[in-house]
Amino acid sequence: MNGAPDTAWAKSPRQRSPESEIIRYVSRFMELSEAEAKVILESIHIRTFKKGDILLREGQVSNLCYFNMKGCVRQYYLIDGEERTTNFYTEGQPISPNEGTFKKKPSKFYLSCVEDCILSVGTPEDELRFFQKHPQFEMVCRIAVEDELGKSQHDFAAFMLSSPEERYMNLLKSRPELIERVPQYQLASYLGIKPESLSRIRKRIMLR
Amino acid sequence: MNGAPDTAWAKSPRQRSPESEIIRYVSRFMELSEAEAKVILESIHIRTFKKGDILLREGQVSNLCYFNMKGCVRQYYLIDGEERTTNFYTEGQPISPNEGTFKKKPSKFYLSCVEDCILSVGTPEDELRFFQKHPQFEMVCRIAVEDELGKSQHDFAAFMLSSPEERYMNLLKSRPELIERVPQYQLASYLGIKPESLSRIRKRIMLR
DNA sequence: ATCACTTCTTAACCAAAGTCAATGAATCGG
DNA sequence: CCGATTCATTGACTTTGGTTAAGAAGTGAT
Repeated sequence: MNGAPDTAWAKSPRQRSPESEIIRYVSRFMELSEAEAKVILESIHIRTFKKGDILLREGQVSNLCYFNMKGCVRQYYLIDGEERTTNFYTEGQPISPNEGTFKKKPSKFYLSCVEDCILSVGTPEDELRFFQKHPQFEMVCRIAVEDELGKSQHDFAAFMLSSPEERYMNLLKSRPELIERVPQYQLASYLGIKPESLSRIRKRIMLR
Repeated sequence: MNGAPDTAWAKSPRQRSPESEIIRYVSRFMELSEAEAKVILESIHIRTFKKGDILLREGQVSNLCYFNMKGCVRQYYLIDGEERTTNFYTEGQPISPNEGTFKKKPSKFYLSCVEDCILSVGTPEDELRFFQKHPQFEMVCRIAVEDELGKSQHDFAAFMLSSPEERYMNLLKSRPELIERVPQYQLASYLGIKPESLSRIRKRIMLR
């Protein structure tokens, strides 16, 4: 990891600097001046986590917001003693521990680190202070959330509309690195099937 | 429909006045004064649609935003000539024709009215003007979108984590009126199954 | 190097949804 | 009121994933 800020946008996610991820993200929604980039990086709180660390447990009430700068965070539900994975958050993805209720409710799911992670962590107070000081970001944030909402709806539709085998093929296309980074039994549950079935699907595909 | 504004919050969705839906919605996120409620109702554009009207077609680029004040709108994809339903929007639900890309792209899905509808329709320009004139709503809107995002993620997880039969039971609990309002072959596709399978599931349930 | 543990694969059997086809039931237009 | 069309149900058969159980391959610790 070199010391100079990394602006080499062409690099793969694993090679980019953690800081550049958040700047890249905001830049998708607005022209960002050097000064503004600096403001953002000075405002965020960065924390590191170890593989296996749990960010959020079932039943816990949290109003934190995360942004993944490096590593991989898994979201899962514990149902009849079985972990059912519903999402993987990798570099450049925001993570919200809130499941839709405006009033904070106890979480129904877990968030845990699949790898060592570097995350930016924000409280509602951080957020409020930041928007009051830099009101131009309030709209950007709204638009970013709208974008996340659209993505979530897209992913939902893609899941509904495809078979487990198609879902595996789609994942292979859209996030090939994920398949390397994550154990297969977690992938299986993310695809909505059992590990045995994923094995069979992989075999079926190989034979063609 | 009586002339006076309807504030009877205990009424069922089908009985409430269309206007009250949007006020109810905003009130979930902030204390709303009489004056503010008036401002909102004066700012929105209301349009009526007939059963079968199509709000959005595949391939069409739209940047409109809808809010359902009365009726039922169905979202579906056309795959191999088959309509695959991914959502039903009823009274009190916002509808965004944008599938996650910040830059507007041609839609992959359709939006069509299952019933006669009364919708509020907003353009980005409407929105911008409204927020400039009434900046206190910018944050409310962001929070509302965050809430929608959470809901979408919740629904996604609920779908992933349950079998078709469980999904039908959940729907029966969470939106029983929908089952009356919508033809079964559309419900089936919304549950991710074929109409024949929904028939069998209903039969299975009856026999217990 | 060995043992324990986790992960992945394979196989046999079961349950549930898909497919195809036929028949009722309900709805709509004339 | 009738015929046409659409929608819902049922049955026979296929396909796919779940279940259970076993073993192989990889990983880590002592």
